[in-house]
Amino acid sequence: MSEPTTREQILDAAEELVAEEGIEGATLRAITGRAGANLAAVNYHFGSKDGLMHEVMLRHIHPVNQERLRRLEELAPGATLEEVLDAFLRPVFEMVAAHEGRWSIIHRVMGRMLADAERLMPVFQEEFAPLVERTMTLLGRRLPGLDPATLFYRVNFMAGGMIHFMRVGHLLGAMSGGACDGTDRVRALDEMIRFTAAGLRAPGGTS
Amino acid sequence: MSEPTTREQILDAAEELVAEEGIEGATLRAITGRAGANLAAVNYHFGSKDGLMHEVMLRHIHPVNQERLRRLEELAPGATLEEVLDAFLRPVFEMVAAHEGRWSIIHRVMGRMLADAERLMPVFQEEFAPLVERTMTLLGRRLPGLDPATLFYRVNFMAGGMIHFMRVGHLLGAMSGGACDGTDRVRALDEMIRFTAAGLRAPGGTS
DNA sequence: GTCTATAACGGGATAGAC
DNA sequence: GTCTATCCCGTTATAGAC
Repeated sequence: MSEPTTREQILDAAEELVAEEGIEGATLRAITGRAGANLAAVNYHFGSKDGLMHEVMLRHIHPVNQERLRRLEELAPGATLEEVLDAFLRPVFEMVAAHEGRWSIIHRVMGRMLADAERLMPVFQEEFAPLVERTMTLLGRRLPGLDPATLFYRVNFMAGGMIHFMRVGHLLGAMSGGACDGTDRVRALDEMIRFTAAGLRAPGGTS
Repeated sequence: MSEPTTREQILDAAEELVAEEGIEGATLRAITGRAGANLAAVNYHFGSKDGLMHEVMLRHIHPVNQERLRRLEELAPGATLEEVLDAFLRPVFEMVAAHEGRWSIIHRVMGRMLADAERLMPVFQEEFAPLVERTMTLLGRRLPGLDPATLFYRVNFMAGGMIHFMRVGHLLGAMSGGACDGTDRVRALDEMIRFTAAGLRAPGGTS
């Protein structure tokens, strides 16, 4: 076991402080203080506070995406459309359910990331592109004759629905006046698979 | 015509600077400088920079939501599900198409707003709740027997898909390797209505 | 109540010496 | 890689003019 590097100590301290105080409360001075590093070290290693938060987020998102890819690869050739969607969606819901504290980090940081589009493409390329491509292929096989562009739109709508639910799902109870329980992740996953599967199966515009 | 108030001048200057430089570039010192107002006036009138950006956003979102409500009210009783979705979605797409610069303001500020949930509920209540309630009613009539909670989930998925598309739609071309043109708003609206209508028509979990 | 003027504080970012 | 010094930013507080 080698000594933890300054970079790693900063990442650990940042994660703890974000969990404890939120992103705003996790100041660079507090993070570097806890990590025993110099204030400027954050800029040296991560470019900016946003860059640091970006890395903190990836440390959590990466294993989830690995699990999603693993489940997609393990699907039987005859798996249904719903089973593909389950493999794509369930690991996210499970992670949220199992690590509520952790998730609050991710959705806070992800909110920041989505807020500026320039930062989005690199993350998409390095972290989501293989997952999306594999999902597109598996879905396309189960939707013969569907225009690939149409499928891409629809996968985007699906992803948007999921991301938005992860962000505001906990407010659904208040928004619906109690008609809907956003914290019931089992129900939500079931609803999302049903809704999305039907949307994906809609006939294409020219077919 | 009365003189523009300091409050209005600050709003106008903020909007211009956000469009020119982005939110980060639009510093309070630059905004108040252009508006001919004092730095502390922002805090006096809007509470904070976030409060100011919030107002800037509402000035653009409000008329769009009014138009959506107007179209929903003007629908014939026999209007189809697709026509309801069109009334709900099209004004957003039209606004984006007509005022690309303006939209960049909205999506920048909205990204910030969605990033922290505490600020979301008041905005939802004052600006979106009537629209969502009216839409829910009109959709529910065309989906007899569907559990209201299920409908609420589905409307949330639809809204998420739309919001996400508005944010990252312009990157769809790059993300899809050219298979999909995210700037073709006409196509996108058509795709979204088709996808969402099919998802909404999916049978409920218990029916 | 509306607004200006000014100062102070903690925050992120950066340049340059080491 | 590390550290210091410095800069501009948002925020807050104060006093006072209109």
